[in-house]
This record gives sequence, C-alpha cells and structure tokens, in this order.
Amino acid sequence: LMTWNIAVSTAAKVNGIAAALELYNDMIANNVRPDVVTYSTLIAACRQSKQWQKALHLLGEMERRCVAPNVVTYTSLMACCQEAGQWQEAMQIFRRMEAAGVEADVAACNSLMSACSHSLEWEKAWAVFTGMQRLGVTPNTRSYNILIRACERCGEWQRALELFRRMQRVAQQPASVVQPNTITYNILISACAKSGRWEEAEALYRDMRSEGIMPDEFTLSSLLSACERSGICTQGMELFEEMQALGVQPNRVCYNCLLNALASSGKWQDALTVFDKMRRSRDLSPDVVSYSALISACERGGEWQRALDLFEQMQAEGLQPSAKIFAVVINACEKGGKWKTAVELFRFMQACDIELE
RNA sequence: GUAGCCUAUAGUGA
Repeated sequence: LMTWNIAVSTAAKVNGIAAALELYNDMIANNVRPDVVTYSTLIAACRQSKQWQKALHLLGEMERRCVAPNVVTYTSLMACCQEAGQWQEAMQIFRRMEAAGVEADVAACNSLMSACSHSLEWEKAWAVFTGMQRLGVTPNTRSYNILIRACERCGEWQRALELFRRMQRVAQQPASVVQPNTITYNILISACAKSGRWEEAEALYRDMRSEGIMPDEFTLSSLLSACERSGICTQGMELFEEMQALGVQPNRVCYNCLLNALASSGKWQDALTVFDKMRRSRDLSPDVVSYSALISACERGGEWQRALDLFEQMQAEGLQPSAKIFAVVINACEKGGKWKTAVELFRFMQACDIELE
C-alpha cells in the first residue's frame, strides 16, 4: 500500500492529477484498498490544477469506501479553496472537521486563514488567528506570514507592519516557533514595490540582511521592481551584483525587472549589456518581456533602427511580438521620421490579428 | 520509507 501511495504521490507531482487518478483506479482494479494517505495525496494534487470539485468528489468517495478523513485530508481540502470568494467553503470544511471529532492543528488553521486571505477577508483570517489560542494551537511563522499577507492584500498596511513587529517580539521568546523568514520579508518588500515605495523596500532589505536572513530571487525581483517604479536604476544594478555575491542566481524575471528599470531610466546601452549577459553568463533565453523592455529602452533613446533590428531578431527566435511591442516600435519609427516603415508595421500588426489599446 | 498550511494575484510587459 505504501508503495502505491508513493507512486500516486510521484505521479501527481510529475505528471499531474490525471496520472495520479489513473494509478488510483489501478489500485482498485488490483484490489488494493486506498487509505487516508492515498486520498489526502489526491486531494492535495487537486489544488495544483485548481480542481476544487474533484477534491470534493474524492472526499465523497472516501466516505463511500469508509475511509475516515484526518486532519491532513481536511487541510488539503481547505487548500483547494483559494479561488476568490471561497473562504466560506473553507469554513464549512473546518466545521465539518470539528464535527467529525478531528482536532485542528496549526496547518489546518493556516490553510483556513490562507483561504480567507485569498478571498480578501483579512478580518476573517484575523478571527481564525485569534481563535487558535482557544483551540490550543500555537501560531507559527507561516501563520504570521499568512496574516501579514492578508492585511497587505486588503490595503491594511499599518496593521501588517504591526503584526510584523509583534512577530519579531514573539520570535524573541525562548523556544519560539516563530521566526521572520525570507518569505516574511518578501511579502513586505513586494508590497512596497507595488506602490513604488523604494526607500521603505530598501530599508526592509537592510533589516533583513542585518537579521542574517538570506534574500532569494523573489527578494531581488521585488526590489528591482520598486526601483523601476521610482525611476532608480543605479541602485538596482548594485543590488543585482550584491545579491549574486550572496549566492542568489538571478532568474529570467530578475533580469526582466532590471531591464525594465533601465528602460524607464532611458539607459538603453546598459540594457543591451544586461540583455547580452543574460544570454551568455546565465544561459537564459530572453522572452517577450525581455524584448519588450529592451525595445522600449531603445525607443526612449531614439534608437529606432536598433528597435527595429531587435523586433526582427525576436521573430527570428520564434517569439511573437505583443501589442505593446508593436506600439513601441511603431512609435520609434514615427519619432525617427520613418513613416513608411511605421505604416508597414501597422499593417503587419493587423495581419497578425493584434489590436492596439 | 508515503499525504497537508505561508507557494503564487510574494516577483517582470500583464
């Protein structure tokens, strides 16, 4: 049975829920009785493919086969309720769990809070957090992360910061299971990035470093995104180097963020350098976003010929120019007085069935 | 030795 369960789990991870369900059917055909682990694995896999209905169906099947769900099953089920507005379903599952006499643990509470967070119900998430004490459950790092994220999502920034401070205080207590981590800081930094608060983002990053918490690709891309929105790029370049020295391997998103920051500062030469480095030193192939940023940078610098060359180059690489890229290239040609080319591009765009906003 | 929670609207044109 355990061998089957391992196979189901592996199939779900590698080939998705459909493959896992096939194995499940094979189990039954071979007269192997699936247990609670089998079902929990399958239900957890439904989350990946956002198959909330399938998860519920599996719960029904469990009951039909007289397999009792445990706390892991319910937690996985609640984790399937992260589509907007499904917090009430998650609440129902939680109550059902309690009614079945299954005790909630910290993961179950976290899963419920997370469902509330995705439904933009920070007050509900908060109520769950408060209720944990009553259930004899101690909030952990993830609990705080979820609640901070819930507040941040709902625009309750002050509350998010207060929670963060509380988290830091709780972390000081002996044998505390709470410790701000990379994700905690990433949530806060990306919130700052979204509203272009570079200084605050940078300050958080410095705190993070002084606490000895390692940044990752998300930290870097969030900070670079903050740079872009604040029209700063030299500090972004520095951060890019600094993080590599710390062992962060910038991925494509990081490069794209840096390219965007350079583009919005009009640094097309630097953007070209970064673009080449992305290819050569990291072996990352540029995507439509990369080209979009680079072409914008050239357009802003009046480099219409270069913009056109890049436009051709991306197509030679099999990339389909987006509406934004067409707009930028056409604009570049107009600025360069290349009316004829601009008109040709416009026709080509229409032939590609792309419309401008 | 097998299953669950922060992980994806935590990060780029979107």
